Amino acid sequence: MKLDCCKNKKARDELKQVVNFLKAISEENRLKILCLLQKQELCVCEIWQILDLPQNLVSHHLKVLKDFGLVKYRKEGVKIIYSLNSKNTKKYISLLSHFI
Amino acid sequence: MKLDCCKNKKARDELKQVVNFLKAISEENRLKILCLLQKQELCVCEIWQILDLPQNLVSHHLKVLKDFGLVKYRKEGVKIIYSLNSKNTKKYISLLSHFI
DNA sequence: CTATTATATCAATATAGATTGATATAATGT
DNA sequence: ACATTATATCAATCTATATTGATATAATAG
Repeated sequence: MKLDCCKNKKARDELKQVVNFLKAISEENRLKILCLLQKQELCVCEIWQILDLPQNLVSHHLKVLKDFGLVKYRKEGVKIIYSLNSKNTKKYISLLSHFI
Repeated sequence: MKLDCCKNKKARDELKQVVNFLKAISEENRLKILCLLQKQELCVCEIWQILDLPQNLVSHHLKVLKDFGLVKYRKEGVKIIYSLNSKNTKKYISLLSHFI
């Protein structure tokens, strides 16, 4: 299925969605986080220790990923365990492949 | 094949490549250009007229895509005809899918 | 209740990247 | 040679976003 990316409204909206998805993942630290979570779920303090980044920075990047539905999380005591929302990442990759 | 994105050097380099690819395509106008070129080759003046953008802006975005090997071009008189380099786009999409 | 650990949020700053305006280059037609 | 058309480049500005530092919240242990 090829999309008429410029003329029809539905395709234009989808293109914008894809752009936002791409903006969310086109950042080195965020892509690393997603890559880590692909293999295992992790709490925030594990992520920032592995990536050697400030805690608040990782927290911020996780928020971006979370707001976009690319990661899920659950509480476990004080810890927040993050995991990949692979259903959504697959959805966006598939949508992307219609455009390029 | 799953990549160890943070520890091994080859995977880290590939992740950076993927990030640069994503930065190149995560811009609305550039993604539109790629989408247009998916269907047909076009000269610059056709692209800026279709997208209703200033000529120099389109030229600039094409340069980004060109530098990254995502589009090819050939001369035809005064006109420069651009087309999609689908070999490379496929390569990067495939590489991306290893990371997320 | 207090201290500690884990996480999130906010404001300030720094940086990257998109857009604009002006100008340069190059091919073609008269 | 001159005018026109198509494209590219450059510097300036504007805008979005990453990063940092300080602080808030929330759970748990003592």
